[in-house]
Amino acid sequence: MEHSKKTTIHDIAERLNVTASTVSRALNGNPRISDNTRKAVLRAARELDYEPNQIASALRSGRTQLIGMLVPTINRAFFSSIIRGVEEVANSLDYRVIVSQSNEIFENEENAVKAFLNARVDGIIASIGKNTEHFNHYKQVLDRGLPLVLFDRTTPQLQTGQVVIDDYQGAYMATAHLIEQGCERIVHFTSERKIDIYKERHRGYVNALQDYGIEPNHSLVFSGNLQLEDGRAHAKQLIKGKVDFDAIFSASDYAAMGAMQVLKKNGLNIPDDVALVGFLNEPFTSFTDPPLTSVNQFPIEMGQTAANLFFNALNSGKKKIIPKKTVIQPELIVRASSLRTAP
Amino acid sequence: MEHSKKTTIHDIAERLNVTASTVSRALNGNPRISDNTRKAVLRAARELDYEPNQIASALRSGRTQLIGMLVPTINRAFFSSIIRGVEEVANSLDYRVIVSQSNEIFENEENAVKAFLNARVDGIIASIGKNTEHFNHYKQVLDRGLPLVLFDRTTPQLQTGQVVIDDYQGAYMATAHLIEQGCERIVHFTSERKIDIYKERHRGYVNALQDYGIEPNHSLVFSGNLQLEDGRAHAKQLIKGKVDFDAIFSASDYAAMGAMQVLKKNGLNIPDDVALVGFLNEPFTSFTDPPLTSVNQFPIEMGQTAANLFFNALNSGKKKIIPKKTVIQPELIVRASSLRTAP
DNA sequence: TATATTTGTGCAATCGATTGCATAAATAAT
DNA sequence: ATTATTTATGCAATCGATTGCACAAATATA
Repeated sequence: MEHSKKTTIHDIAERLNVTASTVSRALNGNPRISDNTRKAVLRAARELDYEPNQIASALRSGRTQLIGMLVPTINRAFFSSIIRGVEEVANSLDYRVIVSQSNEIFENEENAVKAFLNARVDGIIASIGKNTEHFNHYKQVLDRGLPLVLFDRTTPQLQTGQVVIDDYQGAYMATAHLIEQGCERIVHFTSERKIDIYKERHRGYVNALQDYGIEPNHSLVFSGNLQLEDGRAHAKQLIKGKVDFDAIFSASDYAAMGAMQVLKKNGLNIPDDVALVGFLNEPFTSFTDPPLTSVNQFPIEMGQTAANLFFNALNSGKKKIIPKKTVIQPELIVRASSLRTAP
Repeated sequence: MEHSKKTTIHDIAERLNVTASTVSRALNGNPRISDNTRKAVLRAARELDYEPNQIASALRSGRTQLIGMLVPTINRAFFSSIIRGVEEVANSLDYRVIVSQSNEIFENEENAVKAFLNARVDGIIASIGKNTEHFNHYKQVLDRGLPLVLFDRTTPQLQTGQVVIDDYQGAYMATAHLIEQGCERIVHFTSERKIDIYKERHRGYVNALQDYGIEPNHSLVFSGNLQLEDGRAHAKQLIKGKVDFDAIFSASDYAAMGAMQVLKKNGLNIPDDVALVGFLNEPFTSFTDPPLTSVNQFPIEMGQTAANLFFNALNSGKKKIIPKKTVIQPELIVRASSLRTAP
């Protein structure tokens, strides 16, 4: 069975003996159209099962109602939650989200941005790859006058909207919490990556120690990739080296988890022998034994915020607005891994 | 600083003293174009920084290079991994993926499909919402001759490509594994939902028992929503009711996790007192204590398979092909929660 | 050499909606 | 009763690429 051709504004126009212009205007709520015509158009549209062709509209108007969204990895809880947040806001405003991932590979990132531009998206929301050091592809976006919002992984090299969390504050809260639980020799797991976030977390850790009158000890800071295996390795080193420590603040939940495994295996009690705090509030943190204290970054809210920034920029039109940087305050979620029963 | 207007095929045509048709054909690799012209066009395109306008192309050709992808929840590991799989295949073929979520709400599902059609996607890959009982929105997709591929949550009411995992087989393997570990009184957590998957898992559980000569016991089957709290509730009931059982096969990792928490709190050893197997291989399963045995559904591969089915359908053009149903074989990932040290 | 075929381009319509400008009709102002 | 202003609609170009058909030139065939 052949499916009948789609109805266009011309079909509606013909039926009502008006022109396509009138139909277009009526459908778009142009005030120059009389009430009668508008009603007639709307009725005819319904009767003929009219569905606007957004492609045609996009070609003429230059607006596709599409947002290009670029993340390093789609299937990581943090990023998929951000996508979710963006999608919610975008959909409510009748925008769609095209999702691509870079897998932390610079070339993929460039290609994705180029593909977005070819698809004529109305703008881009992106998180920069770990290894990205050049930003020409993003500059092209800005040069075309398209809104660009960066989240989580950003760079001062681009004058554009940004959404980040206060890594410093999150780390500070985590460290302060450990100190208040009575810990004094607090190990920190960090990374040497060029991204600011780890530097900030380290800074928060150091400052909290100082504010509480504890001298930061360089030998308690371990640098690695912050994966599960790194955490395990650090923990083994701590034990083998008979290091005197009573807590770990890890810049990543995975590394914290690795440490937890090794510490438990070595008969250490968590939190009483070693209190543990991670970062990112990965979904698994509530299922470990004991559940892992962590820092919530509110990824869904982050996505919503990024989308709102995006639409602000979009609606501000050509007039250059000062790019806004929104800093989200993280929350320390205290679970059993750091909650000592008695001081 | 104003940004210069984008170059079009007309600009290239003008510079080379040919027509836009020729340029278009040269760029699209049409064999009717001479080698010289083609090279000249490609060089000019590069020099002028030409980027094709996919919108214009889409309007004329009817192909947008867009896939609409609908999932119940973007930020769940299973679904985000499937999105990832689809994205990988699609991107390699120069297609983009628009992602929407239904949040299991029928109206959202309808709207998302309608939005996809308005955006003139070339086809749709979707997972049906839990509460969906009518499929007219999907039938419209098929009526327009667009490829539609359903994954995980499907329905026999639609004659179209489908990708599912063999839930029966997964459940059978899980149950058989428990029996081989010496378990004889195996509890099953299931759901009354209308979706087939839980029925299939239950069937696999029953058949495995029978094949090993164990009489299925109705009183060992618990039905609920399969969330963490449900698992906890079931476990409490088991203990309070002094039910005699030595294993649990849960149709969901979350419920298994809930049970694990309660059982451990009651001093039961896992796996020696109670062996545990979940389903879905959620990321957290390797971080529980003990790590939770589960059934891997290969979500990334599932996404890739769905995308491949999609492109097969797309390339088959108008000629109706028999809709293909692909069944992915799951894998039992044995972890400590079900691995008894000695028989 | 005359005819048939192939090769390479051009012409012009088309996809469907939007929009600046023009204009007729209706209403208001003088 | 005139002129000025609104109101409602039409006209036609446009967005940028694609594509069926036509056709001249080049090459092959008889």
